[in-house]
Amino acid sequence: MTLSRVILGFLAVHPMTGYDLMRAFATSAAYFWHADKAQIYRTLAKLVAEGLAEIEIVPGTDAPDRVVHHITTHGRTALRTWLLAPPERPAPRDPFIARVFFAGELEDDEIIAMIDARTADAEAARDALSAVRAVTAHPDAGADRSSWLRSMTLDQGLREHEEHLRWLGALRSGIREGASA
Amino acid sequence: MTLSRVILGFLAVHPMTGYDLMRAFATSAAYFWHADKAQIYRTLAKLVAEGLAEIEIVPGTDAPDRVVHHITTHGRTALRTWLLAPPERPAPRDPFIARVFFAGELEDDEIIAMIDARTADAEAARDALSAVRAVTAHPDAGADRSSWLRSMTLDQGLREHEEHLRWLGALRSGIREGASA
DNA sequence: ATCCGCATGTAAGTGGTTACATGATTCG
DNA sequence: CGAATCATGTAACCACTTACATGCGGAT
Repeated sequence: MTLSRVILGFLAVHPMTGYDLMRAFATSAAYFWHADKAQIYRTLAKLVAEGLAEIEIVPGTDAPDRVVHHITTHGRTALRTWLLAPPERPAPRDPFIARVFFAGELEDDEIIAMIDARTADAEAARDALSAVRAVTAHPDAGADRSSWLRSMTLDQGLREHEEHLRWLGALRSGIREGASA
Repeated sequence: MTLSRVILGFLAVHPMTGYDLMRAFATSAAYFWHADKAQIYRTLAKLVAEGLAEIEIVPGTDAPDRVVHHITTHGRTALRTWLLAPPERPAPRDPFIARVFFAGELEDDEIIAMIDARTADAEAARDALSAVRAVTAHPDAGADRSSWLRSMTLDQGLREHEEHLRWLGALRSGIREGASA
């Protein structure tokens, strides 16, 4: 459901091919939604079948044909309905936290290694977001609301990573102190 | 994969029935992993088929029979292997953030309503965790590491909710200020 | 009597991942 | 000449959700 609406959201801005959407998910949407290309093509076909999008074949002169998808009026209505629907929080599912929960039997250095790997991971993710943040404009809510909202979603990802890193730090010191005590 | 290992983690502490696991997921595991009962029964059957768990039928005297699952030696090895495996971060998928990303066309009060609903949701989740935190002991890392680790995972959930609420506050004021400007 | 908790599962459907498959163009 | 990018998709599989199905015992 959400995937189809996110795709409609992108199509509402620009008509796009499956490939264009792949790039959109790999860049602008990467920090709040992930989608595989098999899923994207499957979902585009479904949107067309439901009348929420229409295709236009743009013949490639010296490249393969592009199947450009346009949002329909029905599609815009469906998008708005989804935006106003009651929010659902996704069920938490984080394998790392699950590991920590059951890590009691591991040696200290095994747990530390686990924490360090996760820390490197979270730092990389945070740095990737910071880099995007650095190159994009930082508008205020009054001027261009759409881009302000998009920049706020980026902020959310950054804050989440920073908080997670702080927690990982506390976890690591706890193990170190427990070991020395 | 993770679900089967989390189940093994629980079975490593106590032998359990599918129903016991349902309750474990609804309480102690609720803030880091969600599992439906259909999934639990299916996964238990798979663990038995793989030789990682064994069943013992405890006839119910005045209640239905209990199918108690015990972890095997193989099961303990598999659990340890999973604990030491390289961590994978779950792909981000949060419908609410996706909605904010595309919310530019909504009216101010529609966005505010959306934020307020999410805030109520996050506050409820935070309060539920605080309540658990209040009743459980708060051991230090040196004394009982297993329970300290479990309390740290709870902390992580709490911190995440608090940070999210701070961000929702910033988002709300941004909209309000933009509207008045 | 009816609902809640205990206790077990199956069936059908949706959403997501991985691997397979093809072919042109552009850059080093 | 080989690798990367553009561009399209299919097939099979795994994970998760929702609805269906049954039956006992205790409380209101």
